[in-house]
Amino acid sequence: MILSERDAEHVAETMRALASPGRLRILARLDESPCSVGQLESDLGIAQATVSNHLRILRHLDLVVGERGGRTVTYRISDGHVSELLRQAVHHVGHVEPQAPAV
Amino acid sequence: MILSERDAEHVAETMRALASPGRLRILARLDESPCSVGQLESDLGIAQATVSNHLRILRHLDLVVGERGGRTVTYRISDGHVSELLRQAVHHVGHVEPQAPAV
DNA sequence: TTGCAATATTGAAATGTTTTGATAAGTTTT
DNA sequence: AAAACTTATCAAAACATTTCAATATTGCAA
Repeated sequence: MILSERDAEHVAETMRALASPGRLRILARLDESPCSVGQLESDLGIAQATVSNHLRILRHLDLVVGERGGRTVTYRISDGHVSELLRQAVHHVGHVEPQAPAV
Repeated sequence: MILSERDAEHVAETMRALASPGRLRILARLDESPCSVGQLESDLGIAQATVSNHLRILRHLDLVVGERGGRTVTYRISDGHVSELLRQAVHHVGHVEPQAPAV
């Protein structure tokens, strides 16, 4: 597979979204179940503005989608493909306690 | 999947290696076939120091391995798992001309 | 050992990212 | 319409990355 400079930049842009601990944690949390910005804030202990900025980046790359319902906005992973990529990224590093540890 | 701050940092570190156009192009080139630093320099049109620095980062994350033979060092992708990850990253972005276009 | 070739490291400028307080904007309730 | 709540945007400080010229190191050859 040959990768032009232009294509490489495109791929790198998406990979950059996975290159931040905060965003990875947001994606992992959303992969469990969709939730609001406030929920992410309290679940992950990240400041609201930070969560919102991360979500903007993820949104622009179509990694998550948000839907407003009343005052809150519920975010979710945009499709199974993203879950796959996340799962493989985590799995690649390994030693990350994939499931429950053996009793 | 719950991701601790510590684990997330670990995964992000590896993803950061894929978040650079230069490194992606190096990985894609090496995925075709192993080659020397100089070969990468001329194939990709990236300065020697830059290639070498990228390789150091990839090496430290065990994404590539280099073996010295005489004056040159031949680098290659460390294992199939890395190829997988690369392939999926590129594929995720799509529209990147996965194979030969239909005649 | 002198010289030449290939790779690694260093240092520094340019650029990009992350984080959060402050504040704006959109929604519901009263 | 005002107050209360939730999310988005802005601005700026702190920090990290990228790139490459210059230089050091390593290996081979003469």
